[in-house]
Amino acid sequence: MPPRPLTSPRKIAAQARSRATVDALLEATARILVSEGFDRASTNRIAAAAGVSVGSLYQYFPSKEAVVAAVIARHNRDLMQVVRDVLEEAASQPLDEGVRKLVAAAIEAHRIDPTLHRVLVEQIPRTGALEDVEAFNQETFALFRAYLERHRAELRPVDLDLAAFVSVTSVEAVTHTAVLHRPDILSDEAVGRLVDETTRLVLGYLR
Amino acid sequence: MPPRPLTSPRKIAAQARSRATVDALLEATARILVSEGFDRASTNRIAAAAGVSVGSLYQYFPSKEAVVAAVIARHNRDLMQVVRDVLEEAASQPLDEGVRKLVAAAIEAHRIDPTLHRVLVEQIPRTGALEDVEAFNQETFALFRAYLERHRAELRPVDLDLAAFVSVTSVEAVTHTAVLHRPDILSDEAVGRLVDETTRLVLGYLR
DNA sequence: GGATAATACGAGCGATAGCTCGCATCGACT
DNA sequence: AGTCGATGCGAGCTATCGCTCGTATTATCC
Repeated sequence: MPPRPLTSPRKIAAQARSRATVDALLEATARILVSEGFDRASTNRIAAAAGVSVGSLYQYFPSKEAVVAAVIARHNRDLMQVVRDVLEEAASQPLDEGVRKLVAAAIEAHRIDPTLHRVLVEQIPRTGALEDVEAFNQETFALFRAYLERHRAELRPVDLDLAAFVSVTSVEAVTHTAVLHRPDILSDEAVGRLVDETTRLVLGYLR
Repeated sequence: MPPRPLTSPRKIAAQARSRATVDALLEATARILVSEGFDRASTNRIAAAAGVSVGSLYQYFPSKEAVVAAVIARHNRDLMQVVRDVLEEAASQPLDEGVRKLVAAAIEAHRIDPTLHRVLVEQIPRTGALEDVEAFNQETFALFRAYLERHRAELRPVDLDLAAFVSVTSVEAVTHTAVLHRPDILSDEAVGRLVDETTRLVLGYLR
């Protein structure tokens, strides 16, 4: 197999018809990844599920990995938007309220499409999407660091970089793990306690 | 392909010769996973790298997944041993010292073979090893919960289950992420600060 | 040394994967 | 209506994969 491991689209969809094709492909890919798993998600199957031929798939994506990478990118965009919105809203609020909002948002973001999220997380390493995801993390990290900077007066003296790393990583992990492995914690009554605890974790650490 | 997704070994190695074969296979699998990745780690390649024939591989493992699962299991045993040792040692020590030891141990455990660790973590979902890993997490969780129970007097009133979940998940994530994505934080001078911060995170939360 | 069980071998089978390419159809513009 | 690029099609090529099985080699025991 000659080296063509590109991840970027082969061409951009110009007309409405082709945009619909690409959308159908991404939609179908997400569906199949969830219902069949990565290994059974062959390009032929994806194309068939999208009501499209393999040939068309390869008009817009240079490889199977590229298709999955596109799905991941779209999902990431959705998640990131949630984070950005909340951080903007929280920017002017005091530390305890802001952190609480953030924690709640993290859970909310993970709830967008948990099953897809799980599959995507598992398959990220196989696709060229690792850098994308890393960039996503970097942005979250930077946004939260900026938030901390703005509220420095309310913190104990800290290394902002390290504090942001520890905070973001912890919140991400707790919410992520809860959503993926502990649905019991996320029942409508229990989720409040999880938010309380995670907020306390971060606040107790920061001040 | 008829359904035979077993993960347990096909037969146990009786003679020294065959035990050597199995060892060579596991060793080679680890090497290839690290250097080539899961997709290029075909059974033929693994066998060749082990200086053994595919036929021999299938004498001891019913499938490729089973080989990888065995590598994961071995790695998990190593990690778990570290955790158990430290928790035993920490059991009788006060909270702040005990937690600190645990955090240090978590970093130490992740350092056993980071590159292999990373690949294995990435490939766990594809193998039948998910339950094994879940069991591993459950044990860590239970051990730490027991530790908390023993030191309940030093804690604020907490739901032990929830507190153990939040603590273990956070420490795991911070150390894991640091080892895999932030080698800068783990330089010999910086690692102390990471331990300090993570310890503070957990202690501030627990009391 | 001969018999038997354990272990090792590796050519090759069947299946499926990713992907190409020559051709058909559609749609925007004149 | 006619042109031509954009889009869509899908049979089928090549590569590789996981895995089997008949055979060869080695160890063990009498």
